[in-house]
Amino acid sequence: MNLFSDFRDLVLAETRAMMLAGDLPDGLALDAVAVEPPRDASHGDMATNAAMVLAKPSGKAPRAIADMLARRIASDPRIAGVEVAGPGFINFRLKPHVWQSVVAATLRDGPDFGRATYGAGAKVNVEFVSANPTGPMHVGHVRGAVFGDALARLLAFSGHEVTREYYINDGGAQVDVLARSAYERYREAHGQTPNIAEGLYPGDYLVPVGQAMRDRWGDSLIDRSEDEWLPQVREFATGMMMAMIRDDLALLGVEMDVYSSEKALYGTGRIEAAIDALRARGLIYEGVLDPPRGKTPEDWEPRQQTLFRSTAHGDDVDRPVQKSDGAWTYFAPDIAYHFDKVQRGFDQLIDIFGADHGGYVKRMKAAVSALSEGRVPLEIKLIQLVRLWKAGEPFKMSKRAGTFVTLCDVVEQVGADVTRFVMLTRKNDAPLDFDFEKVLEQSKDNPVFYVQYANARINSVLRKAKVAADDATLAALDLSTLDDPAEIALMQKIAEWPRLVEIAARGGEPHRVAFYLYDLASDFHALWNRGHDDPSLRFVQDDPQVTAVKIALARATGVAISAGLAILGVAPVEEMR
RNA sequence: GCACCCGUAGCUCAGCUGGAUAGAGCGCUGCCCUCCGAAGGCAGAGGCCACACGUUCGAAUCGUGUCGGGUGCACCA
Repeated sequence: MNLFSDFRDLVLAETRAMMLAGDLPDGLALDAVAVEPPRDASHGDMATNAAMVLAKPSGKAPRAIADMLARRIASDPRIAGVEVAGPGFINFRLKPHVWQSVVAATLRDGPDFGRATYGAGAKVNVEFVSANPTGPMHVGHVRGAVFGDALARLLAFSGHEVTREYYINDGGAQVDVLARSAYERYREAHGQTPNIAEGLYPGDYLVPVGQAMRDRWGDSLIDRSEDEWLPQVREFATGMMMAMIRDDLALLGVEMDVYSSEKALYGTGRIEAAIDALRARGLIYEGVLDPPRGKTPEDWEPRQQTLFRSTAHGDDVDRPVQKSDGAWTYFAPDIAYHFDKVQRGFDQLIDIFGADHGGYVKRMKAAVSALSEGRVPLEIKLIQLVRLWKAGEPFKMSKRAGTFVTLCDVVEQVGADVTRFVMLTRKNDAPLDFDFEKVLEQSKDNPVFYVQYANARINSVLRKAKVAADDATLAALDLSTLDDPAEIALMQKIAEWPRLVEIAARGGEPHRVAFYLYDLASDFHALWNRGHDDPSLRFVQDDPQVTAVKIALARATGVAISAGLAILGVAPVEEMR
């Protein structure tokens, strides 16, 4: 249930009734009518802007519309009072039983509390991580992985059919470098001195790869020329890297539905087909690009290349799809890959990139726009950098100094749940500070702790209360004694959850869930502390009947917390230690 | 030089399709533990929402420009 949309329905119904009655002209557009919690709680429980947005199209004064609409709304049995304020806001207050019914509904819905259907089964593809298969995932990948996964959960929870997808960049020169690096480790496994030249990957994560190669091939690749071993070693090593990456993702609780390979596009004609599709639309031509203005590279020389007229779809300059020697650029298979996603029938594509790929956004959107003829929207979320800190000091990553932080290191040090929550406490386009010590701090400065602490208190109360009733039984109780302002405030916050899910999902903004949970925990802690001064507000009472009613509210809060944490992919804790 | 992101309290940041007196945490001041976990809570001080024009009944939110910070800018992926 979503109370705000319920009452918006009421406002719309009464507005239509006014049209029928001739109090308003027919056919007014009602899309802009909103019912929201007012900024200032003293204005009431809900507010609507209906009179103001209808004033102009109807040619009537906002206050006049508001007065009439307010009278109609006031007759609804759920409403305790209505007033018109300011330029034409209609504020209304709800009877306590409305909020109490939220508790019951929450308990009945359980983990599905707040689940929405507005996605209407739309097929959405979320592509994220897509780290090069040349080594273990490092901390820079973590935020994108967590964000993508949380976004996928959020979209699924709001009624979309979500596919999580990873694009493996196994087609470029970097996997040749990987193969050469692994080959040196293979020689090392045979007792030879590895020659890890400049430009090769020095990381010792390749040592086991060399050993596995020895187990696989014995010494049959020793002293062979590179073109004899490169293809098979490349495949072997990327396979092992991908296995490692899957393990890393699993540590974070991230599971992909589909892994797509760049290499698999080559030699199948699919890249050619994608480019041909663009050519058929007149978007491919042979030409020479101008040098970038203001900052011409030293070695600039004009080159004849095959170009994509991405400017026809919003890009700043046209982009090469073939190098001057005729080989594909990286962009070409990426076009083919996105073409493939379009052909698989997705209604919407979402790509999650690191902020350093910002320059790639327009051309990718142009390609999808051209290939789908504008039918399939591609949204690209750029993930800003994570700034690492340790005890208040900036923490610089350096491969040479051995302070290179892998995903595995992070999860080992602070745990997957804390990592996930903290990574989601900022919107994707703002940089994020991650302090290895602060995120483990047990204080309200630390949102993870603060939210988990609320859940732990709820569980503590449930243990102490010894109410043996399940949620369905609690939901059926007469909850009318839950009428203290602190209790109402908590119930109101719970009631906001379904609305928040929709807002967060529409904006692709999982961080809103993290902030909501913090606010919810705050209302719970406030009520808890009110119990110091007013024993009647404690959850555990002498009378088991009274206790059961209080417990219903505590449980409902727990349900909401769990639902929110589930979007973030974080497990609620039963007890703090 | 161009493109994208950002600029809100001393610090770190929220702010939903434009709405009423702009919010939270930290820090600062003062209160609350014989009481379900004080690992908390309550109250106070602290703002020309970078700046300037514009759109309108109404702008932190939309548009244009300026300033400041970050990122990326031909055959690398």
